[in-house]
Amino acid sequence: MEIPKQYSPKSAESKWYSFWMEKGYFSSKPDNRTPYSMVIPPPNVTGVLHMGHMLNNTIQDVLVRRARMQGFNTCWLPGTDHASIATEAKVVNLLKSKGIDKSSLSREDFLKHAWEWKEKHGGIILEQLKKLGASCDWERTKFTMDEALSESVIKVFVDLYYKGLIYRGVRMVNWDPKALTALSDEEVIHKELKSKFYYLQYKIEDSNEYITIATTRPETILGDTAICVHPEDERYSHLKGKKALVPLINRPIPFIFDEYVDREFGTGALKVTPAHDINDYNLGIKHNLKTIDIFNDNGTLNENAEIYIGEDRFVVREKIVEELKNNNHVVKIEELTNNVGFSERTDEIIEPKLSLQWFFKMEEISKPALEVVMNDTIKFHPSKFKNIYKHWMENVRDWCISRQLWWGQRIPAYYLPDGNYVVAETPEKALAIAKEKFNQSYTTSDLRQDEDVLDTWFSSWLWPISVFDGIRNPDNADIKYYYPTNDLVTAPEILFFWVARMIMAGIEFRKEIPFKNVYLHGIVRDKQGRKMSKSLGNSPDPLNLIEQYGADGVRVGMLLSSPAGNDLLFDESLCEQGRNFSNKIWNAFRLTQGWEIDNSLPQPEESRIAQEWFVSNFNKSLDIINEHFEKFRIADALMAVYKLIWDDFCSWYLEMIKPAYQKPIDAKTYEQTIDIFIKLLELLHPFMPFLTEEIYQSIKKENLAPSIMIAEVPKAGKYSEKIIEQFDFAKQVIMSIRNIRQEKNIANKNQIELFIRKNNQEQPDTTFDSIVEKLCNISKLEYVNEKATNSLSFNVKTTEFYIPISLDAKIDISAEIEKLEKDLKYQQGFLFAVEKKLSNEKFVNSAPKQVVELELKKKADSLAIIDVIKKQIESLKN
RNA sequence: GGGGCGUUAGCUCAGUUGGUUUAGAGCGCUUGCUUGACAGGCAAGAGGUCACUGGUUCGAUUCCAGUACGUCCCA
Repeated sequence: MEIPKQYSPKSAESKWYSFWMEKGYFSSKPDNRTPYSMVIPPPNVTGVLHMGHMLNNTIQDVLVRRARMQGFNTCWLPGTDHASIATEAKVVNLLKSKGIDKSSLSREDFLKHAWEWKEKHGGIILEQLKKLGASCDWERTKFTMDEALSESVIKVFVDLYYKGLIYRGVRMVNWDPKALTALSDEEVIHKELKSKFYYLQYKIEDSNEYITIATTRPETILGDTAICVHPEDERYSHLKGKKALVPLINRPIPFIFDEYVDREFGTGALKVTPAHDINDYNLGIKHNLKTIDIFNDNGTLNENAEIYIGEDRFVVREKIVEELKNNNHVVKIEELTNNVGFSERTDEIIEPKLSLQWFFKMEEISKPALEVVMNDTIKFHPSKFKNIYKHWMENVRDWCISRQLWWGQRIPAYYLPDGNYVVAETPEKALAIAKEKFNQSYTTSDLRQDEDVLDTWFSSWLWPISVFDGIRNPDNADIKYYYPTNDLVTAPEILFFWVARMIMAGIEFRKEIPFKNVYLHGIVRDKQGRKMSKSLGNSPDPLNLIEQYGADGVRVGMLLSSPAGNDLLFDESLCEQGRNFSNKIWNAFRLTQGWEIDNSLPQPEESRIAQEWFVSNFNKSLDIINEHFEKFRIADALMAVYKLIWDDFCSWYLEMIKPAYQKPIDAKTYEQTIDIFIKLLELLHPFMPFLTEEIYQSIKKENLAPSIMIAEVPKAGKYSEKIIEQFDFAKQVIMSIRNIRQEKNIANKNQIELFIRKNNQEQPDTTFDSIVEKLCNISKLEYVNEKATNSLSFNVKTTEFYIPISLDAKIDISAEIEKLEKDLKYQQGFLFAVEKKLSNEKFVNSAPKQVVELELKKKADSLAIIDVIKKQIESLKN
């Protein structure tokens, strides 16, 4: 017997992953089977595997492997997205370290570097996923900037433009002065900051009066174009028609009156800087104010500011406060906690900035996307996210899709010398349109393409379609077969800017939803509930975890405590639990492999019953597990399998059928046990692919599939509820005996006798007697009519059990009585509650018949048990 | 400030459309075990007025309202 005591995952994992790859089990081609398809949420091409990916991809792999074993033609399509901001930042930094400045490069040269970087470092994450066991169809790996996908993006842009859904407009955008690009609202992270609230006084023109305003951004006073007060605020009503002078530069600005102002906040007077605050911008439009933009793109001040030209906004803040102080403009400075927006990518403080951007109208396109979720055409798991989705979709704002970057799909808008522009898929088409529409004499050199690229999400939103080339070739075999996909597994964080938009794209471009189920899992946090992050250093390295606990162990660890939609507080001990589970199964395998099989032996009674019970129990569990899967309760499904294997199979079944030490096992029991084992492995395979394959391949049996991953998942069969109930009774008997052995210090190797007394004219049910005898090491089991003397006793329901002890030992009668009285008290309390219900006429009259009957049965059972206990106490007292 | 979600055992969570023996699991904890597959193990055990207050109902952990606390999103 050379099977080691401990399962070592390392060699098994690489061996079986390459085996699966060689056999091509992961790849899929359209055929006449029903498809099961799923697209990976494309990780960032710059990314490395983190715990969030582990969770996300483990869940997907479980779903895919199960679907494959159910006989579907499964395609799990992997890939990465180009992540314009993150990747461009990475390449810029890399070049900087080599002494090359981005601004010194042409667009083409820069992109050459970027592609070089991508080819070299991009997609590491996909290699890492293989370590996890991910059964992706790697031959179909896609990247959002592949030619086909880029062309799709451009095609869609042009299409939407001509449908009137894309427009160019001046808007207040979230400007990242470091990355020099606009960000979407979703890329801005708001953090609470301790700031200062400056009370500044402005002189009223042609008067000695002053008005005090409060601001957190004193440097922006240089862009002020009005002061706003509440129309009913009597403190300021006399200022109507007057002007205030901006401190230091003495620019006169009007007073405006608007209910927008909160009279209680600050001084009730608000400086209005339309170019640098979204609310002020709206006020500016309403009151027809001038807009003075005082910032350059990099956050320094420009000529419009009149002073501090060329200096950084935060340096200016310090300086201007000093100067204002010196000129007696500062009344006071308070502490204030406010929310400040930061760039998700660069952590730079966002500057609200007016700029010319491309926008995508959301109002119409979002309506059907809301509807299909609300009416469950697309199901969210858990469904609570429907509310959040609804709220967002009903308040959706236009999507700013341009980014001031080079890495990405360049906007297909071509400007003409006269300021007009045309939108077209290629410069040639653009020229043709320009000629026809504006001037026949235009040539290619008159066209200047927009410098900006499209938001990465404008690629990702097409992902379930574009990976099958369904935009360019809407009738190709792949898209027709695989679309719509079945399930999408992702995090609620990107519900809006990815999931919602994919739904919109699906309906807009395929007239069909992109997926049927959306499984939303939580964020992986550390034990203290903090988000895992590089800066905190609280994230374990997933590959390291796999090294330590095995991929199967880590997968189980991730899944065990991650019910859908809840954040998971990750703890390495979960992986340890997963590893221990691997080992448990491994040792069960070891046990079966150690047996010598004797073909001449008949099957013992206890093995026959054990097998009968287990098959019923298995089928019942299978029903439960299937239901968990249907409802996407993956953690519950795993736990049910875990208990079925560990508790029911290892702790009960194997103990029941195990031959005595160095005794052979009969062939029938052996065969049945191996069959059960194989079914359990098949059931477990989606969760623990490597271990199950390793054992499956080691089992010597004819007609097994060449790999467990293409075996058929067990189908639920009929089961007998009766034998399960009979076992539950026997289980209570066995556990009670074990308890008594432990309490009374009776070693397991010492045989005992067991006398059983039935009450209430019940007939003995001897089905599990042989098993009780075996598991409790009983020398004699006998049904009796009288209570046995000098015995330890316990009850299961109304049946009394007696274990005689040797004459010289003494029974502690008072302890026995005490134990019985405790039981009695519980039963009486229970009975009281039942009787209370039954004595309520309204209950008896209005509750459903079965409920009342159940209560009556409860009462009868309880009375019978109480009767037995009372008699026992009496006889002990005598 | 507006909205979403949540509060069940020491911890993390189930509780299937209000009745299933006065609530379940995993981990942790306590006690005892060289029990010839497994100490990464075996066995037994303790542990909860289901956040609080009202309401609906014959009956509420489950439905409704309010309060408190936590958490997330938006402004």
